[in-house]
Amino acid sequence: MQKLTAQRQAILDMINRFDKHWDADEIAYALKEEGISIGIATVYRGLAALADQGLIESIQLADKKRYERADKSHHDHLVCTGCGSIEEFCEPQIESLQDKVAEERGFKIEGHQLLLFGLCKTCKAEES
Amino acid sequence: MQKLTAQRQAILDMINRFDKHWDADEIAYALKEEGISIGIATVYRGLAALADQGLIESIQLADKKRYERADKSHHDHLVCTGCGSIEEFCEPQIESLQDKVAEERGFKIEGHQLLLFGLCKTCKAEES
DNA sequence: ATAACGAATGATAATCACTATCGATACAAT
DNA sequence: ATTGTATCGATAGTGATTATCATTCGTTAT
Repeated sequence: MQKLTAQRQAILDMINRFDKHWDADEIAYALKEEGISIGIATVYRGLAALADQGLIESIQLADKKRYERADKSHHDHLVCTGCGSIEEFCEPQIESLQDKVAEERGFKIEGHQLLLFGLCKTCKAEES
Repeated sequence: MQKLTAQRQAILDMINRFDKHWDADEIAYALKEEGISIGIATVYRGLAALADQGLIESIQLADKKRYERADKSHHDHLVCTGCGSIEEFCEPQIESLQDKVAEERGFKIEGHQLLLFGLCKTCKAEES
């Protein structure tokens, strides 16, 4: 049984306080800035436990896992290959098409991940 | 300028011969089985070069990159969390919805990846 | 209270996929 | 033949994540 310890509470608070996509190092650094020092292994375990309990959400990028608040409706992500920023979008029609595809094949969906890669508005404008 | 060397040709042949999703180690092992021994770094570089030239395609899973034939129409993937098998599907409507979302936000799409995780037909049946 | 048990912590070693380095080699153009 | 560019292969390095393990925390049973 998973416990919501002081360390995990601190991680959760940090993620809930800012609307961004955190990796483990960023969490550890941000906590240290506030005088809360947590071992990096504990940060990894804490993030996994919190995601397990549905208190935060995760997206798996190619190089690392990032975590965000869970108190939002489901959404997918636009990842800018220029500046690394991550935007969110919600498109229920895509979800229902996914369900349709899965059903046609007898596949039981447990989860999905849709990433759109490209240039965000700002980076697109900066292109010559 | 990229060259299609003997090593890269061997990798390409192997991928074209079987309809599956290969990782670098699998390629190296399969080639060794046929008496063709290639350094693992060369396999990684070869796969990257071939994908770069559009001769093969890649999908990025959480843990590793996998490569497949490129002589098929565009498709996305169903990844079975039970047996690790990978199915493919094609849903043009999802693609056009993605384009719509991107356009609405001034985002210039360079690529995308849609993974559906869950249980394939076989693994679903095996569940009690 | 306190003993006992399960879970978490934190420092650090280990793992794993992948990339960088570098001397050697292949091949094409001069 | 010489020069140049790209590749090769062995191996060291990288970076994110996980495993190990002795210690500590919290809770429950005595």
